[in-house]
Amino acid sequence: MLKFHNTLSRQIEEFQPLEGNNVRMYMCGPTVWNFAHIGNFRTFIFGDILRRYLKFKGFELTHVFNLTDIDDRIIKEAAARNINIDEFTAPFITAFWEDFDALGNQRPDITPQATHHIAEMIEIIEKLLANDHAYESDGSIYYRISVFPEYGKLSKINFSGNITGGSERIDTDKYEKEDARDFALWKLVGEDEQPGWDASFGRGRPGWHIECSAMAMKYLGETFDLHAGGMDLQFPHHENEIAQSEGATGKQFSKYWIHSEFLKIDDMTMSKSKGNFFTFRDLKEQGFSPLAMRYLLLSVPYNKQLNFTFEGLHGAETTIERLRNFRQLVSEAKTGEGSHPDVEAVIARSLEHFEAAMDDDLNTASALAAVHNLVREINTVLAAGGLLRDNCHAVLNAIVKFDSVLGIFGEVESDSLDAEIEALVEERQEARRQRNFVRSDEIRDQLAEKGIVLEDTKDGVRWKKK
RNA sequence: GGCGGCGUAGCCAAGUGGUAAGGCAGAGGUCUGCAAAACCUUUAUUCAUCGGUUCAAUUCCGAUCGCCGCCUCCA
Repeated sequence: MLKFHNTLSRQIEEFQPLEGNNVRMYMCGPTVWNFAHIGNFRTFIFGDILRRYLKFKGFELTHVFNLTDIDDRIIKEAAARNINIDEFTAPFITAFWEDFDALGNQRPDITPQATHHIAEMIEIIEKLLANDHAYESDGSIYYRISVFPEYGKLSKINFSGNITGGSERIDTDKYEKEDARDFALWKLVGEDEQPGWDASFGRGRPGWHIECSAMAMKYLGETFDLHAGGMDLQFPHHENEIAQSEGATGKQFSKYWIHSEFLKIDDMTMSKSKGNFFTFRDLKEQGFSPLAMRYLLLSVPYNKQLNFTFEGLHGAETTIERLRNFRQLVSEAKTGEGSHPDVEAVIARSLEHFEAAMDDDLNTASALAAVHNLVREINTVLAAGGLLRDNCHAVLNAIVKFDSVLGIFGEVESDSLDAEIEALVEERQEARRQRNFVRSDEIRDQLAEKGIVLEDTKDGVRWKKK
């Protein structure tokens, strides 16, 4: 039974789709104003795990993942370069998907961009204006929080307790708002100013929050199952999405909300303002493999802060190597016919442990323990030469199952398993041959003194006594 | 000030009211024969501190200390 922590209720809840076996899920993607850093990717990998596990559980999934390709930073950077925002964001969008793919993520089903959905946003704003949930002030349109009493139900935020009491936001805002909490749906833009779009309520550009409401409802309907994103989006972004969407439709927006925790570096939040961030590209240039990064980022459950260290990344590198070797050893094993019930039991136990861990609010740390336990126990059987043919197949099938959720063994498709494994074995053997050459001349010299000569062959090293 | 989270071996980290998963690093070992590589074994009488509840607490309650986050653009 699959259970998630639902931010709305702050409780672990059994997951039950709204409609039969179909799951509709929305996740907030990146703002494409720069290369995404690994903190961003922690969240996106979490989204990928969520996606894969829902499929693992047999749900039919529609997964929407947006790209925010318009916001103040983008406009500013584009203006500074004297290009339009599409020209500015295009290379970052390309780069984002390259990184996303390299980290072993499956592409979501629909990946809308904000600037392609302006009409849908305008439509929602018109509805909000019509039913009094929004108002115009100095040409911009604001959301009227006072008519949405449920405001705050997601983040449980208490406005009276704010440090500033909101006064800072009023003072720094050049527009007149009825209430300090009210937020912009549509920002006034001058006639010849770019980017801007014409709407019945005036020329302007969308506020940040309206984008996600528009794209989510367009592709998933007014009510859908699951909305995911990073912790930091809980307030105000997600709170505002709820206000806009439910204010416009009068229906519940998303049934479940899931938020992933931050990645820290040296116990500090990784952020661009602190300058302590690494992009995927930074780490790749340092020689770390994407798979190791993926492993590290998913090895801590999504709802716990993860402290990034290079020691951890090196460890992850070693670990995924061990997993790869394991698969190779199993697929190469010279086996007798048949199946050993004890081994069957080991595999069954591991699969059971894995699924129970993932069912329990996607506890990837515990799920990985299930994988490692299988590896260790089967390795022991292998070392004793006792792995029978049917057991080999069962182990390989278990790996495919694990990997359909985790994606850390590398790409394997179950229907083309044999070919994949064959290719992989070939590749691994080649790598092993390369490594088996004795590199140290010093050792060769020492051995030569003892009358031993080493000879490199295509299978590794042979030795001869003179 | 309001709200929330965390503190488990050198490091990362799971977990439960009945006495501690897993990974990395370290140590030992196996593979005829140096080094690699691979594999195996091993590593916390103890879960920040102090009280309380209980037959029994790392797990529940309270206090203390330390760390982090949100409340402002941020995955």
